[in-house]
Amino acid sequence: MATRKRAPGGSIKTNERLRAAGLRPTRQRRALAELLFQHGHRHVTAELLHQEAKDAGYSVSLATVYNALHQFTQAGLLQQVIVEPSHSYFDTNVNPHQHFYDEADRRLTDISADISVSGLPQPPKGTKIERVDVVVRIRRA
Amino acid sequence: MATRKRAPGGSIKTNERLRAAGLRPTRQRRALAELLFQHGHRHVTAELLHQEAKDAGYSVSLATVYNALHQFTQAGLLQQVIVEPSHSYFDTNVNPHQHFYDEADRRLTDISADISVSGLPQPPKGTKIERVDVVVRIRRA
DNA sequence: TTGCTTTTTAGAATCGTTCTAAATTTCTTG
DNA sequence: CAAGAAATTTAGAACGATTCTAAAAAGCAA
Repeated sequence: MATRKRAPGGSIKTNERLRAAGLRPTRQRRALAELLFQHGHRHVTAELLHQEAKDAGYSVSLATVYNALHQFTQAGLLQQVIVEPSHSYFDTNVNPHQHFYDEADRRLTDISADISVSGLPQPPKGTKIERVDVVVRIRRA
Repeated sequence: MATRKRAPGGSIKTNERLRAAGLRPTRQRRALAELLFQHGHRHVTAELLHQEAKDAGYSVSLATVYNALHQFTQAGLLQQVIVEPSHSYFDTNVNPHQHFYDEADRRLTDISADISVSGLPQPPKGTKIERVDVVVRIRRA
């Protein structure tokens, strides 16, 4: 066979995307990237992504899922969203935006509206603002 | 001895405050309340408060510190602030306000300025907004 | 291919937090 | 003040998410 076999679901675009981010396109990174970026914006936990990979027939260890999520985040492909002290969400939408969070069913949703935060004071001397996180906590009415 | 001995540092005000919150003023709750509320607004973790109690000569188990922090929170004496996936902060300032958070030294500071968030959309059908959390992440410039 | 480097992996370890069941304390009521 | 009931505290085990380890596997350049 002359051509290299491509992992199921693997696309050239995914490979390039990984390369562009400075990450070797390994089989498991490709699989995870496909799951993450193929279907619009998503919010995942490590556990969830790991399960999805399994269900899709990819074999990826949980440790690798954690590694990949952090590498993707550092590469700017993902953003971490902090809404619970107990575990982490990763968001494929890396543009500045805000979230609704429902504590009851642990669901995170992007807010599409244009929120503006005004009246921000100067940050403490010697520091600069890195990011402004806005989480709108909601509950069943 | 006719009068009941009061725990060191224990004040009548603390007793009443606990009673008003529907909590029995036990020795350990009194000790923790004194540490928390005696010196202006504070941000503590369970671990930190536990250590402080030890240092102050009170003997309070870590489990009790956790219990008390949650009870105080439910009673409206404290507010939980979520800025890290790894652990929880509790804030003695229960008025609506926002925070600076420095990830490098894990320091949380109240923002005293009057921040306003505008452009909030309707929450998803069947839900209502419970709280809007604003965390301004800062780092050494 | 060969060799060198990066990545993956299973499983152990860690960390903050919660749980458990027994001992202690508090708060009645007599 | 004593006795009993209920709430609280406690040490230590258990837990769940995450990180670490060190050995095996895969990727890549020549």
